[in-house]
Amino acid sequence: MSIVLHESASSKMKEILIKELIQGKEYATQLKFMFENHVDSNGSASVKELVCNVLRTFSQTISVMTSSEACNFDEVAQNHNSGEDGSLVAASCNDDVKSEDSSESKKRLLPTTKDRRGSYKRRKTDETRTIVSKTIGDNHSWRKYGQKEILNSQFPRSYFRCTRKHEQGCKATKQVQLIEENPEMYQITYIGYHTCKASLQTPQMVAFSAGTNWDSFTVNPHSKEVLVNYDQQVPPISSSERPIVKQEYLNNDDNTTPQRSDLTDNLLDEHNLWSDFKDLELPKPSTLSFNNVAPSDNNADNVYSCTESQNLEIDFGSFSDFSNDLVYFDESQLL
DNA sequence: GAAATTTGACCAGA
DNA sequence: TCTGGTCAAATTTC
Repeated sequence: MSIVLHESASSKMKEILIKELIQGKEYATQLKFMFENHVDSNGSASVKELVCNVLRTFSQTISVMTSSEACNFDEVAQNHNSGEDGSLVAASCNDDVKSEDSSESKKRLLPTTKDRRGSYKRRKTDETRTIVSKTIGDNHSWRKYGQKEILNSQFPRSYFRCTRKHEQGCKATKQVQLIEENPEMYQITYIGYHTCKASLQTPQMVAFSAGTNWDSFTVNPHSKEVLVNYDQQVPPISSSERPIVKQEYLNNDDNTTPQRSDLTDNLLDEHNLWSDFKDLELPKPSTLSFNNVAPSDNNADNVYSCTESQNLEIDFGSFSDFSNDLVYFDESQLL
């Protein structure tokens, strides 16, 4: 894995990163001391706080380093300067996927009269992550429930919910919209996490890390946006396919073959698993890793990172070895 | 006929 | 007041 800072990265930026790492080390040292001496947290930072600080420090530093393309170092530097606690970017230490309001279930109890239509609460606190992809397919089955013209946007936005929303109460939704600047790409925003049973299956994890060709994969730690660029093996979506999804992608429940036989789509599904990766509720931390299989010939753009890196790293453990190009994904821990 | 999609209506939040 | 997210009746597809 190559992690290369942009050439224009200022020495100030490096200094900030170093400070951040040093701070993380200090937090870890405090933790070690507390564990070794069985120190209670009264009067000082709690264990949880320290753990959060450590995780935040490392994940933010890693995020910045791995997003050399998407990240504006000057902006980061400014954020750092203006940050109250001196951290790179204010990161949530809440273990929250804040519980979604119960408006949906409430609505179900209400009489289904016309006046109740549109009665809902906006999702303000749900975890969201945005990817940019050439396809909208992923490993979940979605049902479209709406489409809207968006102000100042050339393309409408489509709304999807998990098909298991009603049978299993799954709250996952996603929004899909073509990008104006690049109408071959979809911006897909996932909101909430799959709680349905099928989402716990991870049959294609290995393929994700071992066989896919990636051109670049960057993450902007501020916008939580992941940019996925596929290599030339994936043909662009024809314009006739663009206007919104008209079929529901069936999940490969019961280990059956995915309904879509198109190899391209299958490849893309592997890519998009990434976005749903962290939907999985893992029983224990796992070693997360990625394989840069694309020939990294001339540049340092082959950078892999995570959606919401600060959370993902918490969920999946840490990278075992950043010095190697190959890092292995221990799938067994997920099953 | 069942399931999926479309589309206008409705409402909460900014 | 406007915009965006959701609902649900109508329509389309299988």
